[in-house]
Amino acid sequence: MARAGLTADRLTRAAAELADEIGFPNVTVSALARRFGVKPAALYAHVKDAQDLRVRVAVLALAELADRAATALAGRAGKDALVAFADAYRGYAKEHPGRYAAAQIELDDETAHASAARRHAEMTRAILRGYDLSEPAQTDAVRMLHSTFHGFVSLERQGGFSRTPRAVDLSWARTLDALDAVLRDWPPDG
Amino acid sequence: MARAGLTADRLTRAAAELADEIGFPNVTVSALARRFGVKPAALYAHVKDAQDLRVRVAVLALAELADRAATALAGRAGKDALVAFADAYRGYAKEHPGRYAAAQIELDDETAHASAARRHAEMTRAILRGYDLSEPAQTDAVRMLHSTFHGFVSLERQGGFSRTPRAVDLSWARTLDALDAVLRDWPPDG
DNA sequence: CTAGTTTCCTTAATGCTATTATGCAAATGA
DNA sequence: TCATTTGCATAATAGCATTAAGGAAACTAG
Repeated sequence: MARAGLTADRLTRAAAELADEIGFPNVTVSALARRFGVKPAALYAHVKDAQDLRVRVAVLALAELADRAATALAGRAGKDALVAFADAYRGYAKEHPGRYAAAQIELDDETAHASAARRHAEMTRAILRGYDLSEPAQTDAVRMLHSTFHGFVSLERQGGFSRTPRAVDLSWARTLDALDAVLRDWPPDG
Repeated sequence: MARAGLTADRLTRAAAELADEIGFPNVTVSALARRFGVKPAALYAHVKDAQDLRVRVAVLALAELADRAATALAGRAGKDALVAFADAYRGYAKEHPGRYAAAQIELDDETAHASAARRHAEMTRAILRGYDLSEPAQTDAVRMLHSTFHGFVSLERQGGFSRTPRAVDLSWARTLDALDAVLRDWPPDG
């Protein structure tokens, strides 16, 4: 048999593409093997098991998302930075729904530490530099921002907003306006 | 063989308990059958298939969540209502993580219409009556509220906040303060 | 209280998935 | 060119979802 030239990286990238096409939960060892024209057992020489494969896709997605966010953030501050970061986040989730879903799985501390998760936290804090918040308000604001972005994108992706005709893009813009306003006037319990 | 007395309702309730114990994705037809001491095939007389079972758990969870939110909301207005609703939402997710996860699956329009999803939308709008918002701002605000609640609860549940020592309860309180502030002064792009 | 009917669960079978052990063939390198 | 390493296939085990067919329990009628 001619060899398929499998590597962990190629499998991971193909799994990520597959996730965007058929959904992250449907990415199975068998489906990935079919895509390469090999038997499922062949994959086990390159990845430990199905969970290892999922984690690799998650780490890839986190890195890609961090890259995109970093580019969007470059040279911006204040509300510009907030909107650019948020749009990068939402844009990635829309273009790569399977990868985005992968990025949500729980990583053990070791993997998370080695992943781009830290870059995400640093970038979110970088946004807040334009708003002059000190701890612990900064941590609270980071959590709120992350919650709002993730919640909005998740609900949009699973059709949670589709029962109302109002354009989702407009609600997104108003939501970012709201976040900007509340960050400018933090603490918010006036 | 003595009969197990299976019904769709008993299966659904048991599946919900199982979801809270072992996680929603681990609720399988086989695991549920084991819990009742019957063979997996026995369940198919009461539920159509595994997906039907998942949807039933989702509908149950949505109804329970709506009940809890309605109770919390009774007799409150303004920020009191906002906080009570949000705490009910977060409390349910913490007490019933498996049910909460179930409530996030996509329902087809027919099922969603018959479910408590509408009650949720009505209650969120009821909260906003204390803030004097008219359309389309109201829809934008509903979407932002839902996004923030869901995002925060999801991230908290999967450990997304655990790498910072700041107590999550405090960040939650500040986030609700922020939402209250921005609702009082909507539109937020001043 | 017994016979017929319905209901519920079991058995049996198929097909998909994950995973491991074993073997062969291709690539590598001395 | 021969030996070694590496990569994929084959084969086997096991779990899950699902359907078809059979038997026993519960219900119903006379």
